[in-house]
Order: sequence, then C-alpha cells, then structure tokens
Amino acid sequence: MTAQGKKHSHTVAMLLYPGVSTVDVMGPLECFGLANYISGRPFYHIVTVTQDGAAVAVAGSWLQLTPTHAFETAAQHIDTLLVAGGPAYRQASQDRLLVDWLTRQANRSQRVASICNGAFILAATGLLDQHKVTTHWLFARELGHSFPSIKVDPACLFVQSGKFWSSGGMTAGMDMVLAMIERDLGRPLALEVARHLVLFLHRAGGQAQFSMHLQAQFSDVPAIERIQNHIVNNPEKDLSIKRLADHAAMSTRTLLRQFKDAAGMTVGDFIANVRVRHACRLLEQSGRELKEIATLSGLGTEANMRKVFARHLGVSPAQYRSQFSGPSPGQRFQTSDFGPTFSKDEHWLSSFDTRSQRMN
DNA sequence: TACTTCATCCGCCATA
DNA sequence: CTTATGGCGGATGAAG
Repeated sequence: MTAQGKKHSHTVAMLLYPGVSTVDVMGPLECFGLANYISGRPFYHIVTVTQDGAAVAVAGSWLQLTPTHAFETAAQHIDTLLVAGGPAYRQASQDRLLVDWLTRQANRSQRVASICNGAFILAATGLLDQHKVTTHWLFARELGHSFPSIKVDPACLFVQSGKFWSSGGMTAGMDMVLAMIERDLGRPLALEVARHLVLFLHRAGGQAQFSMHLQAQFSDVPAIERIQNHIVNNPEKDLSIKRLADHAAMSTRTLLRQFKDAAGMTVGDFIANVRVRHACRLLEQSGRELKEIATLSGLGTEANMRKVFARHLGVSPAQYRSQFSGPSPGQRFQTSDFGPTFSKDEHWLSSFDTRSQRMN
C-alpha cells in the first residue's frame, strides 16, 4: 500500500450502484475536482466504479451514470474510497458481490468514507464495528439498530475514526471532503475550495440566488404570498403577527395556521430567514457598520444580530463579512476549526438549513 | 451570564 | 356532517 509521504497523485474512487443519490456522488467529487482545478495540477485521480462497469440509474431514474471502472478493473491502489448514499442503500448493503468488493478494497485503502446513508453499506462490511460513525440524522436510529456494534453519533456533520470517515446528509459530504483536502494539500487550498464552492452556491447569480433560495418557500396562495412579499420587501419594519394579520385582514390564529399550511414553515421562521439573508447581503455588499445592518435587516440590536447569526449560520457577523466581502487578495478565510473529530462545531457551509439543525 | 418579560405558536374547542 | 375560522390559554423560546 501507499505510504503517506508526498505523492503526486491520489486515487479517489466512488462506488456507484443502482439507486444511488446524485447529490452524494457529485458534491464530494466536485470538491476533489475543484481542488485539482484550483491547484492547477491533477493531484486527485477520480474514478467511479460499478459492479459490472455498466451504467447505473440514479435514484429516480432520471439519469444514468456511466462509471470509469468495473469491480475487476478498478485500480489496485485506491487511496480514498467513497460510498455514497441513496434510497437504495438497503439493497446495496445486501448485495453480496458489492459488499465483498467493498470489504477487500476498504482493507487496502488508506481512507474509506461514507456519505449519508452510504454508512449502511460500509457498515455491512463489518469494518465499522467499534468505530464512531455518523449518518443523516433521519437514519441514525436505524443505523444504530441495524449495527449495534458501531457507535453512531448523529449530532455531527462528519466524523473520522481511524481510517474510516463518515458524514451526514447532502452538503456534509462536501464538508468532509474539504477536511480531507486540508489533510492532503493543506489548509489554504481547502479553504480556497470552500470559498469557491460557497461563492458559487451562495451567491451565483447575485440577486437570483436570494429569491431562488426562498422561492421554494413561497406559497401559491395569493393571500400568503402577499404577506411573504411584504416581509421580503420590508424586513426592517415591524413584522409582528398582529400587524401582519391586520395587513392581511385575518385573525392572528388564521394567519399562523394558513401561513404554515401554505408555506411549510411558521411566520417567525420565514421572517428570521429573510432577515438573516438580508443582513448577509448587506455584510457582503456594503461597508455599513454592524449596528446599522442590524437595524436595516430588522434584526434589531447588534447583540441580537450576533445571536441570530450564531443560531442560523454558526459564525458571527464580523466573521461572515471577512469571509464573504468582495474578493480581495490575501484575504483571510477563517472558518470554524476542523477539530480532531470534526464534531464540535458545525461548519457554516451546511448550516443554512435551520430546520435540520433543530432536529439534530 | 442569568434573569425577566413577552411574542409566538399550537392544541383545543366553540362557532359559522 | 364536513370544513374553515378565530378566541383562549399555556408552553416555548427569543429579545433585551
């Protein structure tokens, strides 16, 4: 196997199977690819593997993924082996050939990682026994039940236990890969990748992303949509339930109920999201003082803005600004530290979804 | 930081 | 009878 000295190439292999989730596959691989792109050299050699080398349908069957390799032809030396999640994780974890191959390769790889409920498939090898493992919080209970001898920690984004890594849902897989890149290529490059990713995810299209993120939460019920527009256009105003209800000629009770039915979230959560987004944009795109931004975004006092930011994003307003204000060379890009277990602090990259935070 | 105050939100239920 | 409304009270948690 490969010693860990300075190498000029590092093979990353992603295991694919029918019903795999595209997000779990693409997110992490894009991170590795981006690291290559930014560093200007093809350090990561990325391969994808299916059992027979034929294409597999992703979950939902709206896309076929054609792998670079079959089990037999897969590189002998896989440095980092990744197992993605997907709705078909059960079937995959009961596939003898697949689990056998995974076991052999995992034993030879220097680093093995699961994304989301890919943890079930990796756990089926038995190699995770006694290891600390995480998965999407929805599946944590089931994972612990199915594999009593592994230590499930649903509360963290991702975990490293020996050479085995595991991550929670969606973007947590990307956070995990960023930590790997940091190990392999150093912190500055990892942060640069994060920066590119976040800028892309967070502000691609400028104004567009602002509404894009919220678009999904906009209702098609005219009365509710009007209220939502009013909130988005006037985040700094008094948006108390009573006032909004008067504005909409409803009782407060009806407003709360209809809003939740139509928008899928409470009025308060919606307002908080809008205000945080607004404050973020002001931090990014204006040089205004924090106090003023707190007022303009409807977050009130500076102290309160700080609290709300901690709750929603996991960083202070000042930190957020230093990370996102315009591209200046030599700018420091401090994120929360990648601790030894990576579990002490949520990386804010994945913290935009306040909902899942709460349920953890 | 701890504490107080109070808006929010929801279950329950009477009402339209 | 079914369905939407809205008042009431209490638990929760946010703001200051």
